[in-house]
Amino acid sequence: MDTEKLAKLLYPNAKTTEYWLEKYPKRELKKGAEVTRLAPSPTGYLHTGHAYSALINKLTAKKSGGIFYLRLEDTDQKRLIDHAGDIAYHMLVSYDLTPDEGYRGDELAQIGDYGDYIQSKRLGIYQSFAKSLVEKGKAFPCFCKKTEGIEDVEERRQKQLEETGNIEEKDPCRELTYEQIEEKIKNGEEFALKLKSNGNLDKTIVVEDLIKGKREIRENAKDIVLMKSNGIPPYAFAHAVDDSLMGTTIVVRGEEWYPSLSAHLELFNALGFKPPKYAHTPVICKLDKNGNKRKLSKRKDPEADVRFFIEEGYPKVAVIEYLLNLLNSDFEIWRTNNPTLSYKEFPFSISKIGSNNPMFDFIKLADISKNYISRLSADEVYTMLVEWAKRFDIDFCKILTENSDFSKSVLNIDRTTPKPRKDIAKWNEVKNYYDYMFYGIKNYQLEDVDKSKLKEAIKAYSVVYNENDDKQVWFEKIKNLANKLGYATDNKLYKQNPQAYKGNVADLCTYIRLALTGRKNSPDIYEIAKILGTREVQRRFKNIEKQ
RNA sequence: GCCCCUAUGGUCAAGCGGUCAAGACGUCGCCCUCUCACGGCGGAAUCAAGGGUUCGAUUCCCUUUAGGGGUACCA
Repeated sequence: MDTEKLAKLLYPNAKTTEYWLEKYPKRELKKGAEVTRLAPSPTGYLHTGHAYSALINKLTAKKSGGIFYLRLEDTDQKRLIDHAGDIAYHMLVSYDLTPDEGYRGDELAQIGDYGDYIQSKRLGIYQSFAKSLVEKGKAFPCFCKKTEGIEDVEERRQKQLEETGNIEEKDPCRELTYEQIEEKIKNGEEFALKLKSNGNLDKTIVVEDLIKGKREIRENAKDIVLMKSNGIPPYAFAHAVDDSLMGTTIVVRGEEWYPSLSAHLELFNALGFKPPKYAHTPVICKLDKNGNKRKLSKRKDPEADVRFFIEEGYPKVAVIEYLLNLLNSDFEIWRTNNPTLSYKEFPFSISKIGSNNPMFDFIKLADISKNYISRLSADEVYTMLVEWAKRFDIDFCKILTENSDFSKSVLNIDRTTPKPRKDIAKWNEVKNYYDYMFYGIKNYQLEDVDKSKLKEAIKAYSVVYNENDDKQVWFEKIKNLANKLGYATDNKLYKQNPQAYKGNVADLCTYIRLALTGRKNSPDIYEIAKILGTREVQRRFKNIEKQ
């Protein structure tokens, strides 16, 4: 068959590939610089897995002095959602994973010389390369309808699968003559363009995956679709064309793509492009109700959407560090040794990524987050907290900002010590944790508390309390009071003979804490009392009488 | 069905032919302590099963099992 003639028939208006190759010359980058990309399909949110990939991409690009760009893969018309690309971009920004190039939340705001970075805007490019493949005899039109007649693709494939158990597929439309094709085109029939695979399932090729290492995989033998009948390419073709033209050097993608790697490689080959390096990453999973591991799912798992972490108030760095910990497990050792450095300084490496699908662990996340927050200053905590509250808890935000000095001093309790407390893992816990500072005491945790002892102790203590006492004096007074009321001031003595006392100083402190906070658990009560001020302290002491 | 990937404690995991099988989270105990926490110390807990190869297998090979993924004109 005259393939050039066929190409003209199929794509009469397509530009030459040379045109595009000239328009998008090879990137001039220093040696070793890697170009990476995140290429989500805009479905209205950013998957936690995307953040995970974005982190790999960004760190890899940064480390090598390269570029990380964002491309929108909006080739599935059925799944298009308005402004989904904006959301994806802004989520990346909010996690400090901002791309250097590409789509930036708005069609007009793209930067970079290799655009358009939205696939639906690149149809002309795909046509040119599709045409070139037809010219080279490496692609053919297929007129089969997915939904009708004996040529029903699915049906045929199903049958073939049952009969031969093989995925090899020499498409019948390969045999169409030029005349037949011309006829169908004249009749206005739509066609899909397919790859004329010359692969052999019995042969293998060796590939080197950056994570999986050297592997032998079977050749592709499927005549995969290059252009859908609506004129839009599916993933594989868009991937091959775009990543070649845009100069991607490393493609980071989920492991679910690994089985189609041989098809993609054949495509690059047919196109005459050198394929990029690949890194097929593990997929973040979780344990479902039946005890089975499964991929994080948008529908079932709120944590599949990175917005979840923002709403809950996990600091973005904590989330990133958790992900980083999943990626390179030596990160946490590095973190303990370098408590003050940014995670960006960590010697990240793709090759250190394990190949197991990790299970998402909220407890570990909380631990990382608590540690992170404990390292922050009160001002930093205040700023982040307010930023969160502004969006998710307006009332609390008002209280915080109207009393900013007070708020900061509350947040500063036990923070400047060498071993700061680790009570807070996410911002939505703060209000509840410090409610007695911001809202007064709603109810007292008085189970297992001897109320008469409590009242006696507080009554006596209210007399001696003086807010001007320094901490030494403050505690001396408590000890004196303990002696006076019959509480032990020596823990060892108390333990030896508990019956001899009403309790020990610890109990006395618990009473004071209860009076001040309503709780048995709180940060340093000396500080709390100071911040509250004498009037409020005395008021709270008085309030105990009523309990 | 067929193909691919994976398999170390409850979780994340080091390990890459000879280790008393790191470390972290969680858990338990003790200590410190004005409670809780923080911190310190210690304990329990892992090589999926069965075959090979080898002087020697957690490590290499095979089988089984389990889990994940793919098998779309979805990505």
